[in-house]
Amino acid sequence: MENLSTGGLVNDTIGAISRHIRDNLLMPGDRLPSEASMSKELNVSRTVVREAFRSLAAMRIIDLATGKRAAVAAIDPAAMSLLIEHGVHTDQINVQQIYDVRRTIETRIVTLAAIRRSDTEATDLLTLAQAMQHAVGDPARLMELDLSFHLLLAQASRNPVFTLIIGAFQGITRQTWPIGWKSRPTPASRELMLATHIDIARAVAASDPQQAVTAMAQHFDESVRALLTAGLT
Amino acid sequence: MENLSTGGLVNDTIGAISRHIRDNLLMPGDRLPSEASMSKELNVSRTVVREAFRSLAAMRIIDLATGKRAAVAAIDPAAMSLLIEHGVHTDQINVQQIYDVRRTIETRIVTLAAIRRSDTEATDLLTLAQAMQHAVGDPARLMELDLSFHLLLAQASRNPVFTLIIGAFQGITRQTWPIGWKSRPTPASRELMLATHIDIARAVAASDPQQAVTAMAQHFDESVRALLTAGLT
DNA sequence: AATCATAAACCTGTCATACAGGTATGGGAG
DNA sequence: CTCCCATACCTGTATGACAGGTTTATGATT
Repeated sequence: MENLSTGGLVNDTIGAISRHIRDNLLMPGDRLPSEASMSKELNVSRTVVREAFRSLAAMRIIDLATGKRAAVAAIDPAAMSLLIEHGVHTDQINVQQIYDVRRTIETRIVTLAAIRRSDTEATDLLTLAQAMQHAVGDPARLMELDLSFHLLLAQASRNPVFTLIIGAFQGITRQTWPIGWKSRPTPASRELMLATHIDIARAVAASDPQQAVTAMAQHFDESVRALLTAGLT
Repeated sequence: MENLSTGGLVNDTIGAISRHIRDNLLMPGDRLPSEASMSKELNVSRTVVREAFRSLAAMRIIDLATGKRAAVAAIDPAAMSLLIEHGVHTDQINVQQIYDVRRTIETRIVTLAAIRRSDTEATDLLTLAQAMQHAVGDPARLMELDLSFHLLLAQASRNPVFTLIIGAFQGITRQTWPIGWKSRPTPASRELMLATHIDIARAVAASDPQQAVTAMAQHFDESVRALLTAGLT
């Protein structure tokens, strides 16, 4: 009787769980019924409920943990990050296209950040940019600082969708960043890269959106040039 | 001590499958080993392999079908769409924030589309914009035409990441579009909304990026005004 | 009465097995 | 050489079992 949906009990169950979250206005952290009770309520086997839970967990819509009941999850770019990586590895997306999107988005982000950033964010951005200068001999650490810098900038924009998208690009960036770094072999070229981060942080700290946009544009001009030098398609 | 991975056989198996796709350079449409053979090769039960497959299918990294073997999937916004819907329903994202992201992205999209669109795309966009005028009495159809218009525009940008993101917003847009439509009760306000689409299509057809950006800006000014009128937070 | 340890109840993770039904493949009939 | 069908293969779902991890209730101790 209840077999009116698309195809497959698992998909129906995914829908039932999603509806349960919406209808009960569950918020992140709230817990869901156990597998057994869902199984009984929906008249499907625990196998089906488990596969439905796993599917939602893969999209980071719920969190699973052994022994505990499933919980509604906070927004998390991990799922989208895997999607992007898959697109790149299967030649459906190339790195230049990602940089075009990043440039578009981060130009907006930096404008909003310059307007909305908290004082803490302003100083943290500067601290990160300075830490990058000290980490010039440790590429792995430098990369993580770079990623943190851009993520913090996104958070300062006060728009979680920007944060989500920037976070989604970090997985593939971890795989391509070293290539860009190698194509900046001279101290001068590396200094330039580090200086642009300082400029961005200063402009945001000064609440100067226009200067921030200019600095961000220079950052992307420099980055894309480095990637092209490396022949990264 | 031998549990050096993240946690759980399923996650390990997801990793193994992803690696298999990458290492063998599988492209969309290529098929994966059967559940049974994977189960044997990785020394885990079929249950675990199935849950791993389901997880990847939830992210639209692979396609599943009964009887057939799993296949590598083409990029698809469905997973990201559910993620966004979840964020909105759990009050982690609001509709205005999505509109800010859309405006940022679609401004860039329309610039690229004006430069890169094929002739077919140019005429299809115009056809869609005109069909919208004829569908003014049928909101459901009008909405679908609107969504198709923006998706086609994204495709014309020749950057699949833009297409992915725009596609990801369509799920939640289907739920909020009627609210915006109701806040345009007068024929004049509705005409304005339809006219902006014509303007965008014409500018893209004319390969005039600046005019296209202007028209898109008007479109978003008008849309956001409509949403604010409706009190959509 | 409040606290804390501990046992019981509950829950998830994984495995093995079984069977229904969809898909593909090879071999025989024409 | 083509077409059809039996058969082997594969996925979808159900059931039962057991090993751990977590929560709750119990009961002893302070």
